[in-house]
Amino acid sequence: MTLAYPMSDPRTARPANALTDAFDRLGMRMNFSRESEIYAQDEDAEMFYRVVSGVVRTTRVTLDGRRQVGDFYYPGDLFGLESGPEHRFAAEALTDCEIMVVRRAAVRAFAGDAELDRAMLDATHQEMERLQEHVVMLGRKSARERVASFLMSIAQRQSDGHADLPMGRQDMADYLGLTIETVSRMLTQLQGESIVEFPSSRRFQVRKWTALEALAA
Amino acid sequence: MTLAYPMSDPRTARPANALTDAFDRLGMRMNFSRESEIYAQDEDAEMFYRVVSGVVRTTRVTLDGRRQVGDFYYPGDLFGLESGPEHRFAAEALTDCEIMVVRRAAVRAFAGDAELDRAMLDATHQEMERLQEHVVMLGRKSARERVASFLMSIAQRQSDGHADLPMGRQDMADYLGLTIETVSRMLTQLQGESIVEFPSSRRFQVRKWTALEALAA
DNA sequence: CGGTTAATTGAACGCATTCAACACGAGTGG
DNA sequence: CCACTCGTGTTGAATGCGTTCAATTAACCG
Repeated sequence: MTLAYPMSDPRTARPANALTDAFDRLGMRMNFSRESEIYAQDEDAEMFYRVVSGVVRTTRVTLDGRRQVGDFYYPGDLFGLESGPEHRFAAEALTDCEIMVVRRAAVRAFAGDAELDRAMLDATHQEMERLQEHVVMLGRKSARERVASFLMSIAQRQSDGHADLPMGRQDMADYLGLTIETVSRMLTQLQGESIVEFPSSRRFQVRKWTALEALAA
Repeated sequence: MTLAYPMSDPRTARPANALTDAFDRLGMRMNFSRESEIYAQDEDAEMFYRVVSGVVRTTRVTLDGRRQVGDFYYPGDLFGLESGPEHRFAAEALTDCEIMVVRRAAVRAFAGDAELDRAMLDATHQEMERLQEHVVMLGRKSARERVASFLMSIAQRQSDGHADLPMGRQDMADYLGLTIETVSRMLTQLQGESIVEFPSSRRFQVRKWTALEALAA
Protein backbone atom coordinates (compact mmCIF):
# COMPACT_ATOMS: atom_id res chain seq x y z
CA MET A 1 0.00 0.00 0.00
CA THR A 2 2.14 2.83 -1.25
CA LEU A 3 0.78 6.09 0.02
CA ALA A 4 0.55 8.68 -2.68
CA TYR A 5 2.66 11.78 -2.11
CA PRO A 6 1.23 14.31 -4.51
CA MET A 7 3.55 16.41 -6.62
CA SER A 8 2.58 19.74 -5.13
CA ASP A 9 6.01 20.67 -3.89
CA PRO A 10 6.60 24.41 -4.28
CA ARG A 11 10.27 23.62 -4.88
CA THR A 12 9.30 21.67 -7.97
CA ALA A 13 6.97 24.27 -9.38
CA ARG A 14 8.07 24.26 -13.00
CA PRO A 15 6.67 22.88 -16.25
CA ALA A 16 7.57 19.29 -15.51
CA ASN A 17 6.22 17.75 -18.67
CA ALA A 18 9.10 18.73 -20.95
CA LEU A 19 11.64 17.49 -18.46
CA THR A 20 9.69 14.32 -17.90
CA ASP A 21 9.83 13.78 -21.65
CA ALA A 22 13.59 14.21 -21.72
CA PHE A 23 14.03 11.75 -18.90
CA ASP A 24 11.63 9.32 -20.52
CA ARG A 25 13.51 9.59 -23.79
CA LEU A 26 16.94 8.98 -22.31
CA GLY A 27 16.43 6.96 -19.18
CA MET A 28 14.62 4.03 -17.78
CA ARG A 29 12.10 3.50 -15.02
CA MET A 30 13.05 1.45 -12.00
CA ASN A 31 11.25 0.29 -8.90
CA PHE A 32 12.69 0.29 -5.42
CA SER A 33 11.04 -1.19 -2.39
CA ARG A 34 10.92 0.45 1.02
CA GLU A 35 14.32 0.83 2.70
CA SER A 36 16.25 -0.43 -0.31
CA GLU A 37 19.35 1.33 -1.54
CA ILE A 38 19.30 3.33 -4.77
CA TYR A 39 22.98 4.13 -4.69
CA ALA A 40 25.65 3.74 -2.04
CA GLN A 41 27.81 6.22 -0.25
CA ASP A 42 31.14 6.59 -2.12
CA GLU A 43 29.71 4.85 -5.16
CA ASP A 44 30.70 6.27 -8.55
CA ALA A 45 28.22 8.86 -9.69
CA GLU A 46 27.24 7.76 -13.19
CA MET A 47 23.53 8.46 -13.14
CA PHE A 48 20.97 11.14 -12.56
CA TYR A 49 17.72 10.30 -10.85
CA ARG A 50 14.21 11.62 -10.78
CA VAL A 51 11.45 10.65 -8.39
CA VAL A 52 8.28 9.54 -10.14
CA SER A 53 6.44 8.28 -7.08
CA GLY A 54 7.36 7.66 -3.47
CA VAL A 55 9.91 9.44 -1.31
CA VAL A 56 13.70 9.17 -1.29
CA ARG A 57 16.18 10.19 1.39
CA THR A 58 19.91 10.73 1.14
CA THR A 59 22.10 9.76 4.11
CA ARG A 60 25.67 9.77 5.14
CA VAL A 61 27.13 7.62 7.87
CA THR A 62 30.44 8.53 9.50
CA LEU A 63 33.06 5.95 10.39
CA ASP A 64 31.88 5.81 13.98
CA GLY A 65 28.26 5.35 12.99
CA ARG A 66 26.76 8.80 13.32
CA ARG A 67 24.15 9.39 10.67
CA GLN A 68 23.17 12.58 8.86
CA VAL A 69 20.20 12.76 6.52
CA GLY A 70 20.96 15.07 3.59
CA ASP A 71 17.48 15.65 2.29
CA PHE A 72 14.17 14.13 1.29
CA TYR A 73 13.08 13.99 -2.33
CA TYR A 74 9.50 13.89 -3.56
CA PRO A 75 7.84 13.18 -6.90
CA GLY A 76 9.23 15.55 -9.51
CA ASP A 77 12.51 16.15 -7.67
CA LEU A 78 15.85 15.40 -9.28
CA PHE A 79 18.57 13.91 -7.10
CA GLY A 80 21.98 12.29 -7.32
CA LEU A 81 23.55 15.33 -8.97
CA GLU A 82 25.27 16.21 -5.75
CA SER A 83 28.90 15.51 -6.36
CA GLY A 84 31.82 15.03 -8.70
CA PRO A 85 33.28 11.58 -9.23
CA GLU A 86 31.50 9.82 -6.37
CA HIS A 87 28.45 10.24 -4.18
CA ARG A 88 29.10 11.61 -0.72
CA PHE A 89 25.66 10.54 0.42
CA ALA A 90 23.78 7.32 -0.19
CA ALA A 91 20.22 7.40 -1.56
CA GLU A 92 17.55 5.13 -0.14
CA ALA A 93 13.89 4.56 -0.86
CA LEU A 94 11.95 5.81 2.14
CA THR A 95 8.75 4.33 0.74
CA ASP A 96 8.26 2.09 -2.26
CA CYS A 97 9.44 4.18 -5.18
CA GLU A 98 9.37 4.53 -8.91
CA ILE A 99 12.51 6.27 -10.11
CA MET A 100 13.59 7.44 -13.54
CA VAL A 101 17.29 6.77 -14.03
CA VAL A 102 19.44 8.22 -16.78
CA ARG A 103 23.17 7.83 -17.46
CA ARG A 104 25.16 11.01 -17.09
CA ALA A 105 26.86 10.26 -20.39
CA ALA A 106 23.48 10.20 -22.12
CA VAL A 107 22.62 13.59 -20.68
CA ARG A 108 25.99 14.94 -21.70
CA ALA A 109 25.39 13.72 -25.24
CA PHE A 110 22.30 15.87 -25.26
CA ALA A 111 24.17 18.96 -24.07
CA GLY A 112 22.70 21.79 -26.05
CA ASP A 113 19.22 20.46 -25.52
CA ALA A 114 18.28 23.79 -23.97
CA GLU A 115 15.36 22.36 -22.08
CA LEU A 116 17.39 19.63 -20.45
CA ASP A 117 20.40 21.84 -19.72
CA ARG A 118 18.15 24.34 -18.05
CA ALA A 119 16.43 21.68 -15.96
CA MET A 120 19.71 20.21 -14.77
CA LEU A 121 21.11 23.61 -13.92
CA ASP A 122 17.93 24.60 -12.11
CA ALA A 123 17.98 21.41 -10.12
CA THR A 124 21.59 21.96 -9.16
CA HIS A 125 20.86 25.47 -7.99
CA GLN A 126 17.84 24.33 -6.02
CA GLU A 127 19.98 21.69 -4.43
CA MET A 128 22.51 24.29 -3.37
CA GLU A 129 19.84 26.50 -1.89
CA ARG A 130 18.47 23.62 0.13
CA LEU A 131 21.95 22.86 1.38
CA GLN A 132 22.48 26.48 2.33
CA GLU A 133 19.21 26.57 4.24
CA HIS A 134 20.18 23.35 5.93
CA VAL A 135 23.51 24.82 7.00
CA VAL A 136 21.84 27.87 8.52
CA MET A 137 19.34 25.68 10.31
CA LEU A 138 21.93 23.35 11.78
CA GLY A 139 24.32 26.14 12.61
CA ARG A 140 22.04 28.68 14.17
CA LYS A 141 18.61 27.35 15.07
CA SER A 142 17.33 25.82 18.30
CA ALA A 143 15.70 22.40 18.43
CA ARG A 144 12.29 24.01 18.67
CA GLU A 145 12.95 26.14 15.60
CA ARG A 146 14.35 23.25 13.61
CA VAL A 147 11.32 21.10 14.22
CA ALA A 148 9.02 24.00 13.41
CA SER A 149 10.90 24.67 10.15
CA PHE A 150 10.62 21.05 9.23
CA LEU A 151 6.89 20.87 9.85
CA MET A 152 6.50 24.07 7.85
CA SER A 153 8.25 22.64 4.83
CA ILE A 154 6.16 19.49 4.95
CA ALA A 155 2.91 21.34 5.50
CA GLN A 156 3.57 23.67 2.57
CA ARG A 157 3.79 20.68 0.30
CA GLN A 158 0.31 19.47 1.20
CA SER A 159 -2.49 21.63 -0.05
CA ASP A 160 -5.40 20.56 2.13
CA GLY A 161 -5.85 20.42 5.87
CA HIS A 162 -3.85 17.39 6.87
CA ALA A 163 -0.20 16.72 6.11
CA ASP A 164 1.51 13.34 6.19
CA LEU A 165 5.00 12.60 7.42
CA PRO A 166 6.49 9.96 5.14
CA MET A 167 9.47 9.49 7.48
CA GLY A 168 9.82 8.28 11.04
CA ARG A 169 11.19 10.20 14.01
CA GLN A 170 14.70 8.85 13.57
CA ASP A 171 14.91 10.22 10.04
CA MET A 172 13.60 13.58 11.19
CA ALA A 173 16.15 13.63 13.99
CA ASP A 174 19.03 12.73 11.69
CA TYR A 175 17.97 15.42 9.26
CA LEU A 176 17.67 18.06 11.96
CA GLY A 177 20.84 17.13 13.82
CA LEU A 178 18.90 16.14 16.94
CA THR A 179 17.89 12.97 18.79
CA ILE A 180 14.54 11.24 18.46
CA GLU A 181 13.70 12.15 22.03
CA THR A 182 14.26 15.84 21.44
CA VAL A 183 12.20 15.76 18.25
CA SER A 184 9.40 14.02 20.08
CA ARG A 185 9.49 16.52 22.95
CA MET A 186 9.38 19.48 20.60
CA LEU A 187 6.43 17.98 18.76
CA THR A 188 4.45 17.50 21.95
CA GLN A 189 5.44 20.98 23.02
CA LEU A 190 4.20 22.54 19.79
CA GLN A 191 1.04 20.51 20.10
CA GLY A 192 0.62 21.63 23.72
CA GLU A 193 0.65 25.22 22.49
CA SER A 194 -1.96 24.33 19.86
CA ILE A 195 0.36 25.37 17.05
CA VAL A 196 0.05 21.96 15.44
CA GLU A 197 -2.13 18.96 16.11
CA PHE A 198 -1.24 15.28 15.67
CA PRO A 199 -4.19 12.94 15.38
CA SER A 200 -1.63 10.21 14.79
CA SER A 201 2.16 10.19 14.88
CA ARG A 202 2.50 10.38 11.11
CA ARG A 203 -0.23 12.89 10.38
CA PHE A 204 -0.66 16.46 11.51
CA GLN A 205 -2.43 19.70 10.90
CA VAL A 206 -1.19 23.24 11.34
CA ARG A 207 -3.40 25.23 13.71
CA LYS A 208 -1.51 28.49 13.99
CA TRP A 209 0.33 29.26 10.78
CA THR A 210 1.68 32.60 11.93
CA ALA A 211 3.09 31.13 15.12
CA LEU A 212 4.71 28.30 13.19
CA GLU A 213 6.06 30.69 10.59
CA ALA A 214 7.52 32.92 13.29
CA LEU A 215 9.32 29.95 14.79
CA ALA A 216 10.57 28.63 11.47
CA ALA A 217 12.24 32.07 11.07
CA MET B 1 50.04 45.19 4.40
CA THR B 2 48.06 42.52 2.69
CA LEU B 3 49.26 39.13 3.81
CA ALA B 4 49.79 36.75 0.96
CA TYR B 5 47.65 33.63 1.08
CA PRO B 6 49.33 31.27 -1.33
CA MET B 7 47.29 29.38 -3.86
CA SER B 8 48.12 25.94 -2.59
CA ASP B 9 44.56 24.89 -1.79
CA PRO B 10 44.11 21.18 -2.51
CA ARG B 11 40.49 21.98 -3.39
CA THR B 12 41.76 24.19 -6.19
CA ALA B 13 44.24 21.69 -7.57
CA ARG B 14 43.52 22.01 -11.26
CA PRO B 15 45.30 23.66 -14.20
CA ALA B 16 44.34 27.16 -13.21
CA ASN B 17 46.02 28.96 -16.09
CA ALA B 18 43.44 28.11 -18.73
CA LEU B 19 40.61 29.16 -16.45
CA THR B 20 42.45 32.28 -15.46
CA ASP B 21 42.72 33.08 -19.17
CA ALA B 22 38.99 32.65 -19.66
CA PHE B 23 38.21 34.91 -16.75
CA ASP B 24 40.77 37.46 -17.92
CA ARG B 25 39.25 37.41 -21.38
CA LEU B 26 35.67 37.91 -20.23
CA GLY B 27 35.83 39.68 -16.93
CA MET B 28 37.42 42.53 -15.11
CA ARG B 29 39.63 42.83 -12.09
CA MET B 30 38.35 44.65 -9.03
CA ASN B 31 39.81 45.57 -5.68
CA PHE B 32 37.99 45.32 -2.38
CA SER B 33 39.31 46.55 0.92
CA ARG B 34 39.06 44.63 4.17
CA GLU B 35 35.50 44.16 5.45
CA SER B 36 33.91 45.66 2.37
CA GLU B 37 30.95 44.00 0.69
CA ILE B 38 31.36 42.26 -2.66
CA TYR B 39 27.69 41.47 -3.02
CA ALA B 40 24.76 41.66 -0.66
CA GLN B 41 22.42 39.05 0.70
CA ASP B 42 19.32 38.84 -1.53
CA GLU B 43 21.05 40.81 -4.28
CA ASP B 44 20.46 39.66 -7.84
CA ALA B 45 23.07 37.15 -8.91
CA GLU B 46 24.41 38.52 -12.19
CA MET B 47 28.09 37.78 -11.81
CA PHE B 48 30.59 35.07 -11.16
CA TYR B 49 33.63 35.77 -9.04
CA ARG B 50 37.13 34.45 -8.72
CA VAL B 51 39.60 35.21 -5.98
CA VAL B 52 42.94 36.44 -7.29
CA SER B 53 44.44 37.46 -3.97
CA GLY B 54 43.12 37.79 -0.44
CA VAL B 55 40.36 35.86 1.30
CA VAL B 56 36.58 36.15 0.94
CA ARG B 57 33.84 34.95 3.26
CA THR B 58 30.14 34.45 2.59
CA THR B 59 27.67 35.20 5.36
CA ARG B 60 24.01 35.10 6.02
CA VAL B 61 22.25 37.04 8.73
CA THR B 62 18.79 36.03 9.92
CA LEU B 63 16.07 38.53 10.75
CA ASP B 64 16.88 38.40 14.44
CA GLY B 65 20.57 38.92 13.85
CA ARG B 66 22.05 35.46 14.09
CA ARG B 67 24.94 35.07 11.68
CA GLN B 68 26.10 32.02 9.75
CA VAL B 69 29.30 32.00 7.72
CA GLY B 70 28.87 29.93 4.58
CA ASP B 71 32.48 29.43 3.60
CA PHE B 72 35.86 31.02 3.07
CA TYR B 73 37.34 31.41 -0.40
CA TYR B 74 41.03 31.59 -1.22
CA PRO B 75 43.04 32.55 -4.32
CA GLY B 76 41.96 30.39 -7.23
CA ASP B 77 38.50 29.69 -5.81
CA LEU B 78 35.34 30.56 -7.69
CA PHE B 79 32.42 31.90 -5.71
CA GLY B 80 29.04 33.55 -6.16
CA LEU B 81 27.67 30.65 -8.19
CA GLU B 82 25.60 29.55 -5.25
CA SER B 83 22.06 30.27 -6.20
CA GLY B 84 19.40 30.92 -8.76
CA PRO B 85 18.01 34.42 -9.20
CA GLU B 86 19.46 35.96 -6.04
CA HIS B 87 22.25 35.35 -3.56
CA ARG B 88 21.24 33.73 -0.31
CA PHE B 89 24.53 34.70 1.27
CA ALA B 90 26.44 37.96 1.11
CA ALA B 91 30.12 37.97 0.12
CA GLU B 92 32.61 40.12 1.97
CA ALA B 93 36.33 40.71 1.70
CA LEU B 94 37.94 39.24 4.79
CA THR B 95 41.26 40.80 3.85
CA ASP B 96 42.06 43.26 1.09
CA CYS B 97 41.23 41.40 -2.10
CA GLU B 98 41.69 41.34 -5.81
CA ILE B 99 38.71 39.72 -7.47
CA MET B 100 38.01 38.81 -11.07
CA VAL B 101 34.40 39.54 -11.90
CA VAL B 102 32.57 38.30 -14.97
CA ARG B 103 28.95 38.75 -16.04
CA ARG B 104 26.95 35.53 -16.10
CA ALA B 105 25.62 36.53 -19.51
CA ALA B 106 29.17 36.71 -20.84
CA VAL B 107 29.91 33.23 -19.58
CA ARG B 108 26.68 31.95 -21.04
CA ALA B 109 27.66 33.42 -24.41
CA PHE B 110 30.76 31.28 -24.23
CA ALA B 111 28.81 28.13 -23.50
CA GLY B 112 30.53 25.47 -25.52
CA ASP B 113 33.90 26.75 -24.48
CA ALA B 114 34.69 23.34 -23.09
CA GLU B 115 37.36 24.62 -20.77
CA LEU B 116 35.14 27.20 -19.18
CA ASP B 117 32.09 24.95 -18.99
CA ARG B 118 34.12 22.32 -17.26
CA ALA B 119 35.58 24.79 -14.80
CA MET B 120 32.17 26.18 -13.90
CA LEU B 121 30.71 22.73 -13.47
CA ASP B 122 33.66 21.60 -11.37
CA ALA B 123 33.37 24.63 -9.17
CA THR B 124 29.67 24.03 -8.67
CA HIS B 125 30.30 20.44 -7.68
CA GLN B 126 33.07 21.42 -5.31
CA GLU B 127 30.75 23.94 -3.79
CA MET B 128 28.14 21.28 -3.20
CA GLU B 129 30.63 18.95 -1.61
CA ARG B 130 31.77 21.67 0.74
CA LEU B 131 28.17 22.34 1.68
CA GLN B 132 27.55 18.66 2.29
CA GLU B 133 30.60 18.42 4.52
CA HIS B 134 29.43 21.51 6.33
CA VAL B 135 26.02 19.96 6.93
CA VAL B 136 27.54 16.80 8.38
CA MET B 137 29.82 18.83 10.59
CA LEU B 138 27.07 21.06 11.95
CA GLY B 139 24.62 18.22 12.30
CA ARG B 140 26.75 15.55 13.89
CA LYS B 141 30.06 16.79 15.24
CA SER B 142 30.99 18.06 18.70
CA ALA B 143 32.57 21.46 19.28
CA ARG B 144 35.96 19.83 19.72
CA GLU B 145 35.64 17.95 16.45
CA ARG B 146 34.42 21.00 14.56
CA VAL B 147 37.37 23.09 15.65
CA ALA B 148 39.76 20.23 14.86
CA SER B 149 38.24 19.82 11.38
CA PHE B 150 38.58 23.51 10.79
CA LEU B 151 42.23 23.62 11.79
CA MET B 152 42.85 20.57 9.60
CA SER B 153 41.40 22.24 6.54
CA ILE B 154 43.46 25.36 7.11
CA ALA B 155 46.65 23.47 7.86
CA GLN B 156 46.29 21.36 4.70
CA ARG B 157 46.31 24.53 2.65
CA GLN B 158 49.66 25.67 3.98
CA SER B 159 52.61 23.63 2.83
CA ASP B 160 55.24 24.53 5.40
CA GLY B 161 55.30 24.34 9.17
CA HIS B 162 53.19 27.29 10.21
CA ALA B 163 49.65 28.02 9.14
CA ASP B 164 47.92 31.38 9.30
CA LEU B 165 44.32 32.05 10.22
CA PRO B 166 43.07 34.85 8.01
CA MET B 167 39.87 35.15 10.06
CA GLY B 168 39.13 36.07 13.65
CA ARG B 169 37.48 33.95 16.30
CA GLN B 170 34.02 35.34 15.59
CA ASP B 171 34.19 34.25 11.96
CA MET B 172 35.38 30.81 12.98
CA ALA B 173 32.56 30.54 15.50
CA ASP B 174 29.95 31.64 12.99
CA TYR B 175 31.25 29.15 10.48
CA LEU B 176 31.27 26.31 13.00
CA GLY B 177 27.92 27.09 14.58
CA LEU B 178 29.50 27.86 17.95
CA THR B 179 30.32 30.87 20.13
CA ILE B 180 33.69 32.60 20.28
CA GLU B 181 34.15 31.40 23.85
CA THR B 182 33.65 27.77 22.90
CA VAL B 183 36.04 28.08 19.97
CA SER B 184 38.62 29.66 22.23
CA ARG B 185 38.21 26.95 24.84
CA MET B 186 38.61 24.17 22.31
CA LEU B 187 41.73 25.80 20.91
CA THR B 188 43.36 26.04 24.30
CA GLN B 189 42.27 22.48 25.00
CA LEU B 190 43.86 21.18 21.80
CA GLN B 191 46.95 23.17 22.60
CA GLY B 192 47.01 21.76 26.13
CA GLU B 193 47.12 18.30 24.63
CA SER B 194 49.99 19.38 22.37
CA ILE B 195 47.97 18.57 19.26
CA VAL B 196 48.44 22.09 17.95
CA GLU B 197 50.50 25.04 19.08
CA PHE B 198 49.64 28.72 18.84
CA PRO B 199 52.61 31.08 19.04
CA SER B 200 50.11 33.86 18.41
CA SER B 201 46.33 33.86 18.09
CA ARG B 202 46.39 33.98 14.29
CA ARG B 203 49.21 31.52 13.66
CA PHE B 204 49.54 27.87 14.55
CA GLN B 205 51.38 24.68 13.86
CA VAL B 206 50.12 21.12 13.92
CA ARG B 207 52.08 18.95 16.35
CA LYS B 208 50.19 15.66 16.16
CA TRP B 209 48.70 15.16 12.73
CA THR B 210 47.25 11.75 13.47
CA ALA B 211 45.52 12.97 16.60
CA LEU B 212 44.08 15.96 14.75
CA GLU B 213 43.03 13.77 11.83
CA ALA B 214 41.31 11.34 14.19
CA LEU B 215 39.34 14.21 15.73
CA ALA B 216 38.43 15.77 12.41
CA ALA B 217 36.83 12.38 11.63
C1' DC C 1 53.59 54.09 26.50
C1' DG C 2 48.19 54.52 26.85
C1' DG C 3 43.94 53.27 24.40
C1' DT C 4 41.26 50.07 21.96
C1' DT C 5 39.84 45.85 20.14
C1' DA C 6 40.32 40.83 20.16
C1' DA C 7 41.00 36.69 22.74
C1' DT C 8 41.01 34.00 26.94
C1' DT C 9 39.32 32.38 31.31
C1' DG C 10 35.88 31.61 35.10
C1' DA C 11 31.39 30.45 37.11
C1' DA C 12 26.50 29.60 36.65
C1' DC C 13 22.97 28.40 33.84
C1' DG C 14 20.11 25.93 30.39
C1' DC C 15 19.20 23.28 26.37
C1' DA C 16 19.68 19.04 24.41
C1' DT C 17 21.35 14.41 25.34
C1' DT C 18 21.47 10.08 27.67
C1' DC C 19 19.60 6.24 29.79
C1' DA C 20 15.61 4.08 31.28
C1' DA C 21 10.79 3.12 31.67
C1' DC C 22 6.40 3.28 29.70
C1' DA C 23 2.57 3.78 26.06
C1' DC C 24 0.78 2.95 21.68
C1' DG C 25 -0.36 0.56 17.23
C1' DA C 26 -0.14 -3.04 13.97
C1' DG C 27 0.25 -7.93 13.14
C1' DT C 28 -0.14 -12.68 14.63
C1' DG C 29 -1.82 -16.60 16.71
C1' DG C 30 -4.47 -18.69 20.39
C1' DC D 1 -11.94 -11.23 20.50
C1' DC D 2 -8.17 -10.99 23.44
C1' DA D 3 -3.28 -11.86 24.61
C1' DC D 4 1.29 -11.39 22.97
C1' DT D 5 4.94 -9.42 20.56
C1' DC D 6 7.68 -6.23 18.13
C1' DG D 7 8.66 -1.84 16.39
C1' DT D 8 7.96 2.93 17.09
C1' DG D 9 6.99 6.84 19.70
C1' DT D 10 6.56 9.28 24.17
C1' DT D 11 7.79 10.61 28.78
C1' DG D 12 10.81 11.10 33.03
C1' DA D 13 15.04 12.07 35.62
C1' DA D 14 19.89 12.94 35.63
C1' DT D 15 23.92 14.29 33.29
C1' DG D 16 26.81 17.13 30.44
C1' DC D 17 28.12 20.06 26.68
C1' DG D 18 28.00 24.41 25.08
C1' DT D 19 26.20 28.99 26.20
C1' DT D 20 25.85 33.19 28.75
C1' DC D 21 27.47 36.84 31.35
C1' DA D 22 31.30 38.89 33.49
C1' DA D 23 36.06 39.71 34.35
C1' DT D 24 40.79 39.41 32.91
C1' DT D 25 44.56 39.14 29.74
C1' DA D 26 46.78 39.59 25.34
C1' DA D 27 47.54 41.75 20.92
C1' DC D 28 47.58 45.78 18.04
C1' DC D 29 48.32 50.65 16.80
C1' DG D 30 48.65 55.19 17.58
